[in-house]
Amino acid sequence: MLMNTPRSVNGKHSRIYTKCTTCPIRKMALFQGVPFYRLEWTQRFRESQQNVEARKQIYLEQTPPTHAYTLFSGWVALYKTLDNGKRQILRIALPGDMLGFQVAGDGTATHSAEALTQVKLCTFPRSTIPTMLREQPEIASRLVEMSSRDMAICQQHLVCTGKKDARQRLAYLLAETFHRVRRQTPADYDAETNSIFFPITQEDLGDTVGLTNVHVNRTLKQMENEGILRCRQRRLEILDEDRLTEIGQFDKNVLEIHPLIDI
Amino acid sequence: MLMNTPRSVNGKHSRIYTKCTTCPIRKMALFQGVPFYRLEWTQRFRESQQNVEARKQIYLEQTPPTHAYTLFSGWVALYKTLDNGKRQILRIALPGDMLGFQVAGDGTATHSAEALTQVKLCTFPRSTIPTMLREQPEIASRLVEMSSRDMAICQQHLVCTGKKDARQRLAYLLAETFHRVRRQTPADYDAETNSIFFPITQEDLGDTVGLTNVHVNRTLKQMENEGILRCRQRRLEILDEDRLTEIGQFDKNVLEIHPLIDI
DNA sequence: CGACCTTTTGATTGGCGTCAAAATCTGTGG
DNA sequence: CCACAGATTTTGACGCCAATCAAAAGGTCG
Repeated sequence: MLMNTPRSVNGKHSRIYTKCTTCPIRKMALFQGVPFYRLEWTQRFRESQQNVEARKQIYLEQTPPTHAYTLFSGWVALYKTLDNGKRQILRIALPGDMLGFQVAGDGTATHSAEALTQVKLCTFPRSTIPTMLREQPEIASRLVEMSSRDMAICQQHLVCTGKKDARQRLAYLLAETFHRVRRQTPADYDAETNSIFFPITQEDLGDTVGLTNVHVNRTLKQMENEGILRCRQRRLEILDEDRLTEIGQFDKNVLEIHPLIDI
Repeated sequence: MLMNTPRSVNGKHSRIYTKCTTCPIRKMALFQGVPFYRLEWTQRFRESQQNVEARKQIYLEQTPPTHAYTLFSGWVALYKTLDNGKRQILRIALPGDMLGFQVAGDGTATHSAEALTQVKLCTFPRSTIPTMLREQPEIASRLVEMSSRDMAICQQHLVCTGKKDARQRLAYLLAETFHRVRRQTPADYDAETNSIFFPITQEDLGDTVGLTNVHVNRTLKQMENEGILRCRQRRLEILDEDRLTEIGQFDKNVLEIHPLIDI
């Protein structure tokens, strides 16, 4: 179920972030951006809570996932690996997000999931999903709503990698992530310095927006020199949010969930 | 509702494909790849059927769509426009696909839709969606299933633009589109020559995979010279399907719908 | 302290974009 | 039915953004 396999791309990822995040239980109570009812329903079917260490795999593409998850605390990267060993991160899951729902036609996972930090997951068997949907129609609607939001994120990233240059892509990703963290895990946001907990390497950033770690570094440095942001030591500080939003053409509205039904 | 606005990027699109496709009514009866029940349920709420000429807009991003659609015949491009005037095609909708379900938090469309050919749409008011979901729980499940498939397509394209070179991206897109057409509109597939009706310009291909039309042309030419495919005059002929599949790392399994529930 | 990541910087290369123009195709109007 | 206008495809020359290769510097954990 829970893999201890290190990331298959290369063997450089064994670090554990021990002093990572605050107490996940307390953080649960702090979810302000994410309406609590969206998390609540998953718990009635949940099997157990599970801890995963940083840089461990939660599930792997090509294998049938037996469980689905709600992320309670920590960051998770959902990614696909290519033949040439490169990987593309599809989505960075934050607390409150769901994972493990999506499978291919043959029931295997379409992507892998790796814990970027120490992580707490709410686990429930995939076999209970049909029951949940049958017994609680609202659950289906919420599932549709949330997957619609995830779809919107995916599409925005497609636009980024397809049509934007390095600077714009990173600006977008940082603005988006900043916004999501501020909403979903306010404990990780410091209003004083307008900064967030940001436990992601520049290589991971590159794997998200389709750049190499080298070019990510150069581009970040440039924006730092321009006084737009500061990104070091697991913290992202936004000094000029308007500028960042403009460069990345970030629109927080597309991340909002529209009540009732989308596709 | 139905815009006659030409595509806003440039004014070069006014062509109408009069001799396009076969009779849409007959094609409906030929849907073999798309289980008929997936189309059937939409009809009980449908308002009317609607024809749209090639290169006309069906709905525009930033405006609230009043209707959702099922595509009966023809091809539709769903795309987003950037500030600099470039556009990214998010998805090429084929007969049997749904459009107009996805909206942002404020109820406006997150993307625009343009008819690539003459198109027939099944129209129904978005206001009926909640009713449909309430009265028929299976509809919600199917909606989830189909949007999951669309999500998978979007993710594959993200991987393409993020991590693959021009040759691989195009190989993937062509393999995917070929597969979808053969399944969903068998009337447009000619087993004799292993070719499909392919009413999309090289510029549109570029807007889909994140390349310029010039580079699309060069790359296609190269693959033609290698005897992998032939792409001209609104027809795509695959001469070496194995090779194309391998280059693009195309996996038809991810396009399959998994019954019950995905994300 | 020492091993291993991660970040940072430099030099070089190459894939793809840009600009431009010719060739070909397609639908329309005379 | 032909001719023209506009769109699309094709080809060439050139430039640049980002990849690649390489290595040093800085962080972090055992």
